[in-house]
Amino acid sequence: MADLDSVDRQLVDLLQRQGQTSYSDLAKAVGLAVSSVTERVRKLSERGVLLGVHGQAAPEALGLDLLAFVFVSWSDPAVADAFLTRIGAEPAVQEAHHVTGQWNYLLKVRVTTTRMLEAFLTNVIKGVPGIERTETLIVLSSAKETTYLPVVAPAWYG
Amino acid sequence: MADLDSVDRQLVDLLQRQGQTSYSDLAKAVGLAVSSVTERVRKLSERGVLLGVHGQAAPEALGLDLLAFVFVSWSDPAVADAFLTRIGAEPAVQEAHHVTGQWNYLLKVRVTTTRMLEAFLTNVIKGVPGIERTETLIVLSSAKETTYLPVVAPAWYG
DNA sequence: ACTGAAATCTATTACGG
DNA sequence: CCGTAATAGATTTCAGT
Repeated sequence: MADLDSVDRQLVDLLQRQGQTSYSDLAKAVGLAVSSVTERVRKLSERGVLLGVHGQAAPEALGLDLLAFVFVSWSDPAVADAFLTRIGAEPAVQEAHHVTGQWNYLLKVRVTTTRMLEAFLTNVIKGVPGIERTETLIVLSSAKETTYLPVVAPAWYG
Repeated sequence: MADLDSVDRQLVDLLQRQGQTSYSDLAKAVGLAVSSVTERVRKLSERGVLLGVHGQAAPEALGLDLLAFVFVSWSDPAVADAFLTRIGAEPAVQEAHHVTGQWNYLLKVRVTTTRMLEAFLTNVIKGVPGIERTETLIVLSSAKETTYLPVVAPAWYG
């Protein structure tokens, strides 16, 4: 964990919210000169605190109306490599997490329709030899979906 | 679903990967004039295809070393409102999805430690009257984690 | 580390074609 | 959709504090 002072945290906060905020706006917000802010942001990137800036697109605008979480399991440990290579190359898979519990992996998957979800499960997941079980949860609605990371501790955690 | 031609899709693709790509670079990439690209990007924002641009921060750099998925259930339908208001205000909760299956909601939660996760479950989740059950899956590692949305159909989906 | 100012580059707007 | 031009604003660099 990098140690970040309060100015650094403010910058990370602001840039997470508005990735294209100008250096002059950042400077005003944190009360430093533009050149100081430039160097801090550069160092935050260098240190790996800031990883990049990304445009956010609307899934529905791209026809991606179906979000699903897919649990996947196998028993042969050799399956892991092939599985990760396969899903790593698959843009429909946004996330793949190794999780505790009865399943090996949890995937976050975006597709257009249930028909495409079926094709994903058949052609991609079951296309990996050794995959034994899957369980799919369909997302009916997303009340919250953000990539923002808190930069300060919450009130409920002393 | 907005209908996007191939240039629009290219722009959405590029901006998702590199949110601060200059208009002149975008213009080179898609083979149009800068002024054309400017207007296309403006329209994509207007139409709600592009929703914004966000800096991406490294969770570990902010001390957020623990990622968890928390399933939550209640039986009284009146609980939903209070629950969503509470977790909407909570930066530790990155996502909240209404899902099919035996649970009402699936949360994606980022905290620093197991102690903080315990505080979250005790003070935030169980602090909402009517919440009956929770189940927490700890993420051991994330093989993939992206917000990129595919702009073209995959090979396995004809 | 932060400052301020100069030089360079980029975004934006508007126009005629 | 193109190309240009003009303005304003942003980025980068650097000598100085």
